Amino acid sequence: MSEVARPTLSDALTERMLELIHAGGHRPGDRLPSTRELSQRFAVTTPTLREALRRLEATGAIELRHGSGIYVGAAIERLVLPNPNMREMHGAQLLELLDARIVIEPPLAAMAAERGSPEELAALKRVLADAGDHLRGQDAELHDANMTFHRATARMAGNSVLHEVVDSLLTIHGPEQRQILQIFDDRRRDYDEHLSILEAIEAGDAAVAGERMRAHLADVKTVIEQRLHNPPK
Amino acid sequence: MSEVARPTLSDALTERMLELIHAGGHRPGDRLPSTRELSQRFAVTTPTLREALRRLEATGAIELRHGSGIYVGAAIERLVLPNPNMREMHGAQLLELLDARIVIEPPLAAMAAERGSPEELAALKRVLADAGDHLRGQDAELHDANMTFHRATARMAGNSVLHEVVDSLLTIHGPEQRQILQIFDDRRRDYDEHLSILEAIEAGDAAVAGERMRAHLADVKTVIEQRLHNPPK
DNA sequence: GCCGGATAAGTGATTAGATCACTTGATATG
DNA sequence: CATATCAAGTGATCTAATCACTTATCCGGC
Repeated sequence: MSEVARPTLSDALTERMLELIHAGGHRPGDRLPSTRELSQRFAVTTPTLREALRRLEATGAIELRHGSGIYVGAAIERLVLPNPNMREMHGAQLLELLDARIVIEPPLAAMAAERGSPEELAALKRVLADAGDHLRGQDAELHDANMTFHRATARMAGNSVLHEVVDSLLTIHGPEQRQILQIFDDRRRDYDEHLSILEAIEAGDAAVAGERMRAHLADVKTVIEQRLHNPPK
Repeated sequence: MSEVARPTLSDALTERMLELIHAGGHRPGDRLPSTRELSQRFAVTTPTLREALRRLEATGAIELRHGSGIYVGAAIERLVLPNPNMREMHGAQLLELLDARIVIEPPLAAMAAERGSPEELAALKRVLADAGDHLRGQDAELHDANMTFHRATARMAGNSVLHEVVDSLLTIHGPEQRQILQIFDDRRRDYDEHLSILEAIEAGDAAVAGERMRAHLADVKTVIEQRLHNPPK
């Protein structure tokens, strides 16, 4: 039941394409081989190759220009292979991501405390209550619930641009951080810290809400840093 | 030269799929019609349809399960249509964008002052010198040069995630804000303020650099606010 | 009656080669 | 010298069939 779906040919192709880009030392803007050559090199047909290309395009790894060629995209820098050896790189990028969140989310928590409507506050409470129900449940569900708290806080701040930014950070980088966070992170502590943030927001204390959010993310970062250098088990 | 690439069939398909999901009131986990039915309904062939599906899969909008079906993904909640009518950015949205930049960019300027390398500093100076050359040139060129200063500062901060965020804010929302900023903004003052930010970064004074960036963006916002309520001309 | 393995229908995954549409740089033209 | 034309290269799409996987059903054995 918990079997992971067998990787499909297109899955493997996507990885091999990333390998090709990285191993080839290609930088954003570089032009890659044509679809015809790629399909020959990987011994697949054009439509199959194109499925992999479209996925890479959707993540910003490459860019397809009709009549011109396939070019390396700007996002290639942070796309890594789900290769076990790459875990260190994952870790480093995860720390960068956390730094980014430490810059953005605390002000959002403060804004939420100032401007949040009663409805949004109620929604935030519901999210946290839901997370509480999963405290001893499946890891994945609790992790999702915890992430939802951050999204809800961002929404509550009332700036759609920043909300979108946070949302994309949690989503696009989600799969990568998930596997690390799920292993290392202390979800019980997360829950408690989320609760204290909620209290500050409910009290309308912007300064405290912002500081607690900052401390919370700093906590997560510290744990990850320590565990990366000193793996458990 | 500034022509936007004509939307490809697959582009349109991706949007029509999103429309289908939204209009159908589908929720995450719902099952969608089969590939055969979808390709018939949209009057495209299987490979073409699958390219669109792979893109949606990459963004988390849908999930493809071999032998089972196509299911709505959790990310569908935040995916909206790039409605052409929405392209027009209103003043209010521009102000929201500026608020977002006020949250993100000052810390980046501070980080740049702390961690920036001599090479990056030199690059920043070059950007500003280039902007100086255009001070009495074409509006568009000067505006671009000024925007480049913000990008370069973000890069100098050394966090690729945040750099990308700023880059996308300036790019994605670029065309819309451009027409407003070009009309209202005082580019000479922009240049001077950029110069003072550069000085703080060069001096390695993080606090001052951050504060000057904040003040700079606040200035821009104030001007826009006033002009929006009291249009010139 | 109930449980577990064969089974068949439904569905996604992939194949093959050809043709259309677009970009770009070379060439020809004024 | 500049502009217009063109051809080669490249991505986009089509066509129709076959393979691989999932799921629910059904049937036989217990």
